[in-house]
Parts: sequence; C-alpha cells; structure tokens
Amino acid sequence: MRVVTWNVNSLRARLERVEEWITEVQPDVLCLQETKLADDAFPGLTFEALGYESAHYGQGQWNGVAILSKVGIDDVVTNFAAGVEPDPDARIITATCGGVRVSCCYVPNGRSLDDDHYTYKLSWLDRLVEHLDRDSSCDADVIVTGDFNIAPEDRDVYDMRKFRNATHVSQAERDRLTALEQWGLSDLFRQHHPDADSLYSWWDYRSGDFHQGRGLRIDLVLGSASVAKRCEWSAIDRNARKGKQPSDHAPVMVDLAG
DNA sequence: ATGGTAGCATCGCTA
Repeated sequence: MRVVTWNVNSLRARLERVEEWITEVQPDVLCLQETKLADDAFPGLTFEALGYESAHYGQGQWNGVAILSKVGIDDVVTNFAAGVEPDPDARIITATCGGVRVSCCYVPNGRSLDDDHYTYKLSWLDRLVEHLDRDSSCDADVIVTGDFNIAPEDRDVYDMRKFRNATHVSQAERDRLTALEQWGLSDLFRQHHPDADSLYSWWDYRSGDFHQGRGLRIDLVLGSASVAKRCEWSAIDRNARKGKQPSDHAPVMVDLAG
C-alpha cells in the first residue's frame, strides 16, 4: 500500500500536474494540503475517474486538505476530533483507508517567533496530540502526515545560519514533534534514510532555491509502531518539483507491506 | 540586511 503526502499549493493551479503524477505513481492513498478550494469546488469527479474516492475539507482561498483513496475511505472526521478545541482554519482531515487511520495535516506556518501565528502553531500541535488521543489508538495502524512546517533536525535544513531565531527549527516546535513521537509515531522517511542529509521536501520559489539545493524537509509521514514495521520503502519525488508550474513542495511517499 | 516568486478573493496578504 503506497501512501503519499503532497502540499500542492492550490489544487486549481495544480490539477493537471496532480492528475499526471497520480497516473504515473499510482498511490493508494494521497493526502493533499493547501488545496485552497471550497468543498463545492473540489474536483472529486476528476479523481473518481482516476479510480479514487475522496474527502475534502476546505474553506476557499487558503488552507484546505483532502484524502484520496483507492482502498476505501471511511469514518471521515474534518477538523480536530470532537472534544478538542476546534480550529478556525481547514487544516486537518482524518479517515480510515485500507485499515489505516490517516490524519492529513497542514500545520500553521508560524510566520515568526514573535508573531501570534507562532503561538497558534504551537497550540495547533498540542491539539493534534489531543486529537490523536481521542480519535486514534497508538496500538493500531495510524499515519499522521502532511506539511508540518517543522524541520525535525538541523540536517533537514540547507543552512542553519539562515534560520537563527526563525520558525520551522525552534526547540518549541521540535518539542511538539517529540510529543508526537512519545504518542507512538515515528518518521518513516528517516527510518529508510538514517544517515542521509540534504534531502528536502520544500524549496522556496524565490532565488532559484530548488536548483541551488536550498530546501527544508518539512513534509513528514509519521507512522505508529505497526505501520513502521510494515514500511519497506520511502522516498521524496523531487522530480515533481521540476518543470512548469510546480508546487513548491515535493510528494513524500511510503510503501507498506500488505 | 534585503529581496527574491507564486497564488489568491490581487495592488496586500499568505507562504
């Protein structure tokens, strides 16, 4: 079972590329972030024609998340699970696909360490743990994936000197990833690339950052212990960042046995 | 230190 996360930075602007990519890579489950669509504008029929059921949670203009699945899509939850302080933005959708409980997340950017949006980011990540406590069981097959807007380690950042006093690398943000780890999740890409550095999933559009190798690894696929055990391959498809009108993010893929 | 680009409900905001 192939599970992929991809921040597409506007599904309207990216639909043709996403369709081509799906046809080539044939993921079983595809988690999308930043669709920037209202629910009634989501191209569900286009994906149905490619063999996918889908669920979208959007608000138009900004944010918006979706799950596409060839292996069923059940028990869909939009926003955080009941009992958790709801988020005003459309940033998380959860569904069961092929027996795996999948949460597709678009974590707030944070903007800067002194911005209210940074406080919101930390609160959002605290609520993600509460969401998992209420929605999912760490003993089951669970995937929490998406654009985390956090680089787990310094080696996931092209140049730490450029990130002094910046978001995406702060201890408080990384502590939130540790909390997810303590809940029972691990970084499936890192499991298959334990010694690698300079492997990124996002590159700023500006200044030729992609071609200069200036990126961050901020798109993660986290899996529970049973999922990690089944995970036999993971890669970032940086080819998808090339060519005409790419997203600024590349898809991150994992293959699970069975 | 700044600015660079892309997308949106576009001339300002978000990333």
